[in-house]
Amino acid sequence: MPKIATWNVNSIKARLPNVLDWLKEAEPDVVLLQEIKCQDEAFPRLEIESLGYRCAVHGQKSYNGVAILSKQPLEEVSARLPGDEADEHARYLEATTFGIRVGCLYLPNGNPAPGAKYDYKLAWMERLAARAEALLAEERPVVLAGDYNVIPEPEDCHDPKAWAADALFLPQTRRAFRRLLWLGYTDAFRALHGEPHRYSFWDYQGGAWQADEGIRIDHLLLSPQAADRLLESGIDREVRGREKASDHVPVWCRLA
DNA sequence: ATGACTCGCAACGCGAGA
Repeated sequence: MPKIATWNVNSIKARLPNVLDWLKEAEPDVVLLQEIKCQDEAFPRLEIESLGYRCAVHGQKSYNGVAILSKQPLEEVSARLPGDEADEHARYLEATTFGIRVGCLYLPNGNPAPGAKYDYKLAWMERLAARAEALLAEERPVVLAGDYNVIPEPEDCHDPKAWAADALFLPQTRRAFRRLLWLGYTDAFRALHGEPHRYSFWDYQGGAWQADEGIRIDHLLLSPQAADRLLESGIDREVRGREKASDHVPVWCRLA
């Protein structure tokens, strides 16, 4: 019954004590990390391996960077999202573990919109949809999880009007996210939790955490073969209140 | 309200994040 989590840590170096504490408490079997913000050789492999995890790392200096941790071997490890050979951002990493194909993704923010950054976001989402569709054809359990930088619905934020013109909430962004759902993927958190205003990110600024003014932008999307096995899901909200917290918290699911 | 974030980098402020 593997527990699979995703967490944008906003620098693995700055977050290492928090990450190690949470790994010990939450005991996830598979962890997808985003924004590690370091090159492969700087990843704190030894500290994480000492807790029983294997690591696959696709790093980049200063920005982006993704990694997959697993208590079982990581096979068929593959970095980069197909569809644009010129894209140098380290935002995508896939591996097979626990018999599940997992994709760890850090979807571009896209602000300001409109503009080149928003165009990049939408193009990236097109590439992700193509990859997601190709994975469905394999008819095996797939978990595509990470920081999607998409607020799927108005109830996934505190004040929809404040987000109306933002790249995370524009109609085109939400349409591109819904396309993944229409392909046949299931939002693991939303499938089991109907309640509004459950967030995975709170800005560092303006007392957003204290006021609970957050957004839900970190998601685990499950292929039908994975969704059939969905037992529980959750958001480890309390992690946000800790010393030197990331602005994102872990989101997780457990599969039978 | 003389306030109001946190990273990495190589600054000795800036860009990026969301």
